[in-house]
Amino acid sequence: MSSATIRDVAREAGVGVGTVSRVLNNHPSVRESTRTRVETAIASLNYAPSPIARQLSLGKSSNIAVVAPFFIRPSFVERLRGVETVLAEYKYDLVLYNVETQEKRDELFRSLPRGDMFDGLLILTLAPDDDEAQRLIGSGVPAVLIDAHHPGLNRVNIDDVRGGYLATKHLIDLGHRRIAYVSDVLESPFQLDGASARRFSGYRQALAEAGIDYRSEYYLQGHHGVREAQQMANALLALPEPPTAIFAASDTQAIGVLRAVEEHGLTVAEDVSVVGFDDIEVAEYLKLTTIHQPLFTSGVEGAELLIQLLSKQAIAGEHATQINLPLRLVERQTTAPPRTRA
Amino acid sequence: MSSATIRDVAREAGVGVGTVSRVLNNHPSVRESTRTRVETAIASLNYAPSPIARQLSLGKSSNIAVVAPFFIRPSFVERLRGVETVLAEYKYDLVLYNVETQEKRDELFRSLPRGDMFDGLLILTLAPDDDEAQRLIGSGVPAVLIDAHHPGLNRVNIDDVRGGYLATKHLIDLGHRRIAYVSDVLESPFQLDGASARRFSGYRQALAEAGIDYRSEYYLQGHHGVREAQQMANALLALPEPPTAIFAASDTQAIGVLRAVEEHGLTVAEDVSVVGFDDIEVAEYLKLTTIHQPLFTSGVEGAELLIQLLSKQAIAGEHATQINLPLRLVERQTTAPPRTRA
DNA sequence: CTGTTAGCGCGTTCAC
DNA sequence: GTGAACGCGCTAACAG
Repeated sequence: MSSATIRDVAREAGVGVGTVSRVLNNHPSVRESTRTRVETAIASLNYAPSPIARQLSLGKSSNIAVVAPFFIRPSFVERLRGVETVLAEYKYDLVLYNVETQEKRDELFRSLPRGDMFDGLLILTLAPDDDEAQRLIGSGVPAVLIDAHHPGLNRVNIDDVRGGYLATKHLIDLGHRRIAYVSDVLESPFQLDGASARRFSGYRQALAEAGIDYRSEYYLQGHHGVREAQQMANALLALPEPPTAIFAASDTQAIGVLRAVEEHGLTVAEDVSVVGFDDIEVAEYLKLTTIHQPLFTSGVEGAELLIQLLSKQAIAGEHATQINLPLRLVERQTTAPPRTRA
Repeated sequence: MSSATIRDVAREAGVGVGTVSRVLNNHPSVRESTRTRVETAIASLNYAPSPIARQLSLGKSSNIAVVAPFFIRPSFVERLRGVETVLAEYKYDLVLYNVETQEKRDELFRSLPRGDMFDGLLILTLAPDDDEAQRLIGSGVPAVLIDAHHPGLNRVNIDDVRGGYLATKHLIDLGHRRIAYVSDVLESPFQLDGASARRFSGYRQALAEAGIDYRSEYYLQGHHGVREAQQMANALLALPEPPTAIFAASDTQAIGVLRAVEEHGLTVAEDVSVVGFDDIEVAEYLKLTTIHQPLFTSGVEGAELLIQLLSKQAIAGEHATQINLPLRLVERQTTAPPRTRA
C-alpha cells in the first residue's frame, strides 16, 4: 500500500537513516556506491518522503495561501492564473481560500498569520483594516496585497483615480456632457478595497476639469453583477434627461449596461456610449471600450514580490514596497460622439 | 516572534501538555476550572496550535488536492466554485494544481497519490490512463473525477453523447439539414477527457436518425478557444454550400462562431443558427441557445462524494460510483428555422 | 480527571 | 563518509 518510511529504506539499503536523508537532499558528501544502493532501495520500496514530516522538521511548509473574495469574477480568475504561474515555477503549493462573508473573513485573518502552515500570504482585493494589518506584519509571515491598498503592506495595484479619469475624459473628448457612473456599492459592511470610490473621484475630477457640473442623479451604486448594473442603467435611461454616456466600474457591470441600452430600444454607441473597466476577455468579444488593467500581470508581480520577500530572510521593519501597474484606454466600438440634438 | 508551543501553554497554565491538547480538542473529560485556566493561558500567550505537527501526529492533512487543466475556462471556474463551497463547509483546505503540459501532468500523477499530503483528490476534466488509474486506486487515496471518465474510478459527469444529440436534434427539428459541428481537437497528445468526441457521436446519431447524410466537410476540429473557433466557422461559411446551422462543442467556441457569422455580414439565427454547450454565464448575455450542464453542481457533487468516501474508512475494492448529471437544451435567440430558399 | 511518555517521519548535529 | 540520537509540535495511550 502506501507509506514506506525513511527507516524502511535505510534498513533495505543497509545504511542509516541519516544517509538516506542525505541522498534525498543531494548532499554532496555521500559515496557514489552507497548513493546508488540507497536509490535502488528507494525505487524498490516505491518510497517517497513525507512532505508533512519534512515540513515539521524544517519549519517551512513550501505552500502559500491565496485568499480572495468572489471566485466568480473573471478578473479574479485572471489574477489567479498569474499567481499560479509563478508559484508553480518556484515549486510552491497554492492553497486557496474563498472569502465571501464577514465571518470567514475574520476567521481567516485571525488564523492565517499564525501557524507554520504557510510560508507566505497573497491577498486579493481585500483590504485589511489597521488591526488586521498590524497582526499581519507582526506575525512575520510575508504577505502581499494584490488589488488592495494598505500603507505598510507590500502591494501591487493600479491608480484607480486615474482609471476613472481616463474613462471619463475619453467620453468628454468625444463630446459627451451627460455622463453617468454605475458603481459598486461603496459602503460595504464587508471590507473590500474601495476601488470604485477612487474611480469615482477620477470621474469627478475629469468632469470638473471640463467644467461640467456633477449631477448626483447620474451616480448610482449597486452590488456587483450584471443584473444589478442593468437595473441601474435602466433607471438612468428612464431619467427625464438621460445620460448620453455611461461609465461602468467594471466590464461585468458594463455588460449589464449594454443590455439595458438594448432593452430600451436604443443602440449602443450611437445612442449611448458605454465604457467599462478591466478589459476581461469577453470585453473583446463584446467590442467594449474599456480601461485595460494588467490582470494576469498583477498576479505575476504579486507572487514574484512575495517569493522575493521569502528569500530575503524576512527583513521585517523594511518599509513596504508598492508596485503600480499601468492603465490604458482600449477604444473599441461601444463609444462614439453623442447624437447631435435634433 | 510567533509560535508559542503547546508546552509553553502547559507551563503557563501549570498543567501537562496532555491536558492542553485535551482542551484544544474539546475532550469532555477535563474539569471546567482547569479548562478555563488553560484557555486564559492560551489567550495570554496568543497561542495557536501548529497544523503541521497536528497532521504529522494524526496522519491526516485535512486538505484535499484539486487538479485541473486550463484555469481560464469559465466552465472550470464554475466547477471550482462548487468544490470550494463544500470543502469549506467541511473545513478542508483546497490545494490547487494547474496542469497545462504533459510533464506537469505526469509529475502530478506520480507524486499526488503518495505522501500523506492529501486526504483526497479531486480531478477535473483530466482522464487518467489505465496506469495512472491503477496507481490511484492502489495508493488508497480517495479520489473522484469530475467531468472525466474512467471505469473503476469514482466520477461525476454528464452524458455527452446525449448532449450532442440534443443540440443537433433541436436544429433538425427547426428544419435544418446542413448542420456543422465545430469541435475541440480530438487527438490531443495531452490526455483530456474526450467529451468532444462523444458529443460528435451524438451529433451523428441525430443526423442518422433523421436520414441526413453525414458530410465530413461540416466537421472541423481545432484547439479550444474563441479565435480558433472563429476561424473554423469562417471556413465553414466559405464553403460552396455552407451550413445553415452550427453546433459548437462549447459556449466559448460558440462565441467564435457568432463572431464569424457577423464577419460574413450574416445575421445570427436568421441566416445561420448557432448552438453552444455548457451554458456558462455569458451565454445568457449573448442570448446563446445552448446545452445546459450543471457546472457548479458538478463541483458540489464531486466534493461531497469525496467527503463521503473520506469518512467511509476507505473501503477500497468497493466498486466505483458514478453520478450522472442531467442535461437540457436552453433555447434562446441564436437558433431559428433556416431561411427558406429563394 | 490529569501528568508522563512514546511515537508520527524526517533533518541535523556529533562523534566515529 | 556514515550511523546514532535528538528535536520539530502535537496526539494518544497509559498510569496514577
